[in-house]
Amino acid sequence: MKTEQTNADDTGRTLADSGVRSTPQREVIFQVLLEERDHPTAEELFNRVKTRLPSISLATVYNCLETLEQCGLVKPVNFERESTRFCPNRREHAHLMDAATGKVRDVEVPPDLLERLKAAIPPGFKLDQIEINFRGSSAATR
Amino acid sequence: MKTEQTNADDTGRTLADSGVRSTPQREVIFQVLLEERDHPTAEELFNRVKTRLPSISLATVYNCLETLEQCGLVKPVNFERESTRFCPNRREHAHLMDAATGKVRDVEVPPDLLERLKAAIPPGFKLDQIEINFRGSSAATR
DNA sequence: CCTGCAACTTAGAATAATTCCAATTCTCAG
DNA sequence: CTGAGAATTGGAATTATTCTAAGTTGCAGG
Repeated sequence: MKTEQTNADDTGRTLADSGVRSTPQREVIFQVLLEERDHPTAEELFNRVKTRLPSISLATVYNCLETLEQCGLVKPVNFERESTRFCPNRREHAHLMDAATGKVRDVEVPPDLLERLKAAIPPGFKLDQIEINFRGSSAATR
Repeated sequence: MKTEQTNADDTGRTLADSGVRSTPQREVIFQVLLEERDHPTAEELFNRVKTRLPSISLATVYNCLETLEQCGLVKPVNFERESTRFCPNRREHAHLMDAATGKVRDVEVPPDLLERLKAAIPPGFKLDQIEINFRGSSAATR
């Protein structure tokens, strides 16, 4: 049972299937994103990737992320106006930011709930995307 | 049946109750927000408010919006990294951006759905806030 | 194998939204 | 009235992201 891509070896194929080149930069960025599932920002990703590709530039990180987004491999996550974070989890899910730590984690949402929610949009609209963001505080160290 | 504040005359009281002064700038901004429920950005609001308070500055608009936010009179609405929009609807609700026009509208969500959704956050977290954003295309002029 | 061209990467400049700052101006409690 | 704290203002500063122009890369076709 493997509904989600977690293997970087597949990345090349996925990129090719989307009609874009599979470059070292793109592969490493995606790899790094898969390795630490903590929803890093472009800047954080940049720092992590630099250890493997010392000459990479921040602009490339942004470029590659956009490409990966277009291929459907990566999803941007926005909380308020903070830097965009990036998530390689392709399943439809919500996000929770821990107000205390600022860390973001995935939250699974029951499919039937998602369906009902989608049904809430006014008639005459075709849903393109849904985004669900929670903010919460980890209820005490007690 | 009036569960929602739509009357600017109440603003002064609400502000005072929150321990902040009721200034012309704050009142006009809130008033303008109530008049046109199209989720304007700070800049748009600035332009509208200028017709009534010609000497107002953009910084004041930001300041006042923050104050109104703290009083719970206004909620910020963010889609991706676009400019923050502002919403005077205090009921818990979702937002829908029409991909074609860029316009944002409110979407009511059945309370039981909201409850179930809130129940999805992991144990040990106290929910502070939930944000639900749809993006959709008005399905054709046909 | 070579070549050429389009795709990709890069560094740094540019942009856009928002916040900061320091100097007035207001307001109201005493 | 008056003075102190609160609010407003204009402009500078900040920050995340995008743009630009120049250099590299890699692959399709010869």
